[in-house]
Amino acid sequence: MAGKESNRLSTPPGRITLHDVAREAEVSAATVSKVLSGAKGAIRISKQTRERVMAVARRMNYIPNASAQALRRGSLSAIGLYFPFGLHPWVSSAYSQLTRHISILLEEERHSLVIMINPPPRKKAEPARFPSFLYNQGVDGVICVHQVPEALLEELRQRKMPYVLLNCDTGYPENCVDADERWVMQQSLQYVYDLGHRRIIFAGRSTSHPSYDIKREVYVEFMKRKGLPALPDVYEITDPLSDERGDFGEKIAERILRQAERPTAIVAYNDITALALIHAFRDRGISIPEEISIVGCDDIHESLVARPRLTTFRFPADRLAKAAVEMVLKQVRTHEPQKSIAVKHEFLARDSCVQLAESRSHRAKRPASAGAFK
Amino acid sequence: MAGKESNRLSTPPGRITLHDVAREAEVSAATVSKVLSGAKGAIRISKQTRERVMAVARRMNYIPNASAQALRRGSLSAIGLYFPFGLHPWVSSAYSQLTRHISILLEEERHSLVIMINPPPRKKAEPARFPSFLYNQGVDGVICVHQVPEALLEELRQRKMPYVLLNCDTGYPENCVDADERWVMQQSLQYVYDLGHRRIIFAGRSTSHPSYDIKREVYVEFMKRKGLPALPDVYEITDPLSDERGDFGEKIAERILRQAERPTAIVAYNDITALALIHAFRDRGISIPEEISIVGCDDIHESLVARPRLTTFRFPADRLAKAAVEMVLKQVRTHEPQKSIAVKHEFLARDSCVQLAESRSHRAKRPASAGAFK
DNA sequence: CTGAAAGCGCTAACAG
DNA sequence: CTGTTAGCGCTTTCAG
Repeated sequence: MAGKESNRLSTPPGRITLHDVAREAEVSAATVSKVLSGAKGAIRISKQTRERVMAVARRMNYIPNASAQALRRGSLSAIGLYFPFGLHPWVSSAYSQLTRHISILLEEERHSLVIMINPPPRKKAEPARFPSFLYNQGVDGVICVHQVPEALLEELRQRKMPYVLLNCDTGYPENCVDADERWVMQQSLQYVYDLGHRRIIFAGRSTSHPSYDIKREVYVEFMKRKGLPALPDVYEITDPLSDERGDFGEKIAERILRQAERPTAIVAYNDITALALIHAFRDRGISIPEEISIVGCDDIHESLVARPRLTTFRFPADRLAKAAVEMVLKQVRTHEPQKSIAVKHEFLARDSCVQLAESRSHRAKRPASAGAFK
Repeated sequence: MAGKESNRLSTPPGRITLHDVAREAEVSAATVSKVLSGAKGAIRISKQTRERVMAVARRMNYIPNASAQALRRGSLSAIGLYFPFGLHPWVSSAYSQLTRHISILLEEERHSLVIMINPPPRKKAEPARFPSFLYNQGVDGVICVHQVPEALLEELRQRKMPYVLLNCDTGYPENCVDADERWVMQQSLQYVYDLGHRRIIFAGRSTSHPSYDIKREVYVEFMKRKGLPALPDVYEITDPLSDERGDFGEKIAERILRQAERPTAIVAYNDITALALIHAFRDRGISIPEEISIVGCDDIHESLVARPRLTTFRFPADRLAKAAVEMVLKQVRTHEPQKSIAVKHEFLARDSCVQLAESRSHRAKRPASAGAFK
């Protein structure tokens, strides 16, 4: 109705362009361009005109048009960050840290960050829909987080789109940046082993993420190497429904307690599992860490708030982000695949593990008669 | 070295353009354009050529160049999502949900989502740096989350950039989408009141977010209205260091226990506070909910895993996202400010609150002699 | 040191 | 129904 809009969709009418600045500063558009975005050393513009142009541009509140620049330069200076659709809420903390770091690093490289969360399938059996960037060339490269459908990877490769797989644990030798899951699991096991624990169990929900299988594998290897039993019946619990009821901690705890001999140490798949187990054991009158030591992984915020404060490993979001950003930008520049990188967690010794003292292990063999209660 | 690169920065050499498709399909570029992106009803292209063009485009793996489209159309079809720099980790869960919903909704509107996390100040006293979108016109509108610097708001307005303030609780009558903090606080208080509780306390870290003050205010009003004491000394604890030590729960718990008369119900500022308090009380031998009922807010994942399961309110990320996306797109279309909207949380009755029974309130007045211990 | 000119890839009048 | 034409705003030779 009350519109003096032109046929252009929604461009604000009085947008200032390069030419407006040029006219005002009484130079040509080319000069303005050189002043404003010419390579630092290579521009041959007199100090005098440069300063005049800059002053005028600032005064007129000039903002270059990103699309025009991108069209001309052949590069958008934008990187996509791809997330699969159905991420578990408890990984979101790690991934928002990752996103924050990536965003800040890209900003420093004068790139923007386009978030692409895979849309949910509209109907069952519909071929997976991918984010539309694939269909309109809107980014220079993509960082794919957590898990990436084979079909998408196929597309990326076919389109020669630079990409990095971040925390996907695929094991591919190229273009991957991962936390070193083998290392962190190995460290966790060695830590409780050195504390004197021998009945050690690996506990967690099985997830569809490869890190779960990697950790399980390291656990089995470790126990075999030390000549200890691997307690194979306990370490895998899969029940999506219990997520909604919030009782998967109880489920795992019960399966652990059903063992003939109770373990003295638990290496949990992640902090959420560890915390849920601490709650569940406490409800059952089992004190942590006195009776069972627990190690978590990733250091979510609650791990510091819970009691006992959870011994765990810090998720190296900062270094993962740095490596991923460098890798994708390198690829954008060179169009050559990059060698995969693994980044180590950082150990945080807190209160959920104790030395397995001689006295305690003896006491455990005595009949339960020391206490005041039945 | 081994480069047959042109002077363009990083454009993949053999990119397929509209003209390639046109040549191959033996039509003009305009026709291809109309077929591929013409408004559904308004295109006058014979079914025959349309199908031929589409087939060729698919076969050649044609992807339109987003920058060229944007330049021509005058709109990038991108929305920015702005986050301030120093967000507390525990809000990140709520905000990653928000981001996920916003991303999916925008995808449906064929818009992309550019994330802009304010970079940290490089030096003290440096004038705030804002994300570069402001300086290159890279988005059609911005959704600002949590908190927005006055100077940025100024810029946005001056540049006539459509914007929405999401969960900033500024109280502005226009362009805001917020959770209804007054409502959720009122509901929490009324809930424990109806359960018979009279000694009710509001506990939380004070934060720089306005929602804290809003909640405190509602608390004071509520207590005054009911003729109850507002326990003013307890509800505000500020100590950034205790975040790092993870002991702010203990701090608040101790201040609560220092009261002459212990409260029977706590309305916590958020779930993290509530959970930290539950842990701290338990360490001090106070059972929850039997001795103290607690209500949280926002329903983070751990609230369901902790014991007792926390009674709380679900953060309405989905509806907030929907409202914000609609509001910003409406503004992009009309360039007219929109009326602010408040969205309600959803109550989740779980196990952390109990009816204050007559018997219990009597027992509390008797000398502590019923138990078996000192 | 500065300006004229060409054109990135696409879309939307307009003419046929 | 289809093609021709004219730019969107910017950068980059290339001449002067």
